[in-house]
Amino acid sequence: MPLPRFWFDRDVESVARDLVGATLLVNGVGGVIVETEAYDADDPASHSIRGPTPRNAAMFGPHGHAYVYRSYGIHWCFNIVCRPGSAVLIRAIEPLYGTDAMIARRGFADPRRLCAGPGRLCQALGIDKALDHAPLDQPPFAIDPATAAPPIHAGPRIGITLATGTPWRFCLSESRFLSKPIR
DNA sequence: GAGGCGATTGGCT
DNA sequence: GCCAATCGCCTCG
Repeated sequence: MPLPRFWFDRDVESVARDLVGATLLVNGVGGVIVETEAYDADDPASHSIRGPTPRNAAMFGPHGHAYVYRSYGIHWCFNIVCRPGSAVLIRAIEPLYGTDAMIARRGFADPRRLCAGPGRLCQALGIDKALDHAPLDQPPFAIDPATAAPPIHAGPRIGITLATGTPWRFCLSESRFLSKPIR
């Protein structure tokens, strides 16, 4: 059973943790989420800390929708909106479904690097600005919950300069598909 | 209106 | 390990 939108109407740290082990599909292409990060409304590292802008507007919209933004002017990053101003960044998945489509989009076949990183994941799954604000309980999206609580490692978030001590990066402990190894 | 910078990645030293 | 690519937003002036 797909996750209903109200499942995301919880504190963002819990949602980020519970998304590890869930299956994310975009038009049937995807796999198991192995790495997430939580960003909260009053979080100095969050795009939402200074209030709504055209870019981050989706973070202040309804929960259970996508927030897609351009990173470094080049890549796309995919988030799931929770309560207002909070979202979970999906950083890596284990590629399982439609891997031929992922390889075609990425031009690279190494499964370890196919979806390991927020920019790579969006390229492999075909996520871009067109999906900003899109509801996640409807096509092209489908998210199914983890069948059992997997072993999870929490640590500091990656690539940020503020709030670097907050342990809101959640990884599937034994996964070989993380964007960066657990320390 | 100009300048700086970022929740990144890939290529080269 | 270092650095360029490239664009929207923020901070000034």
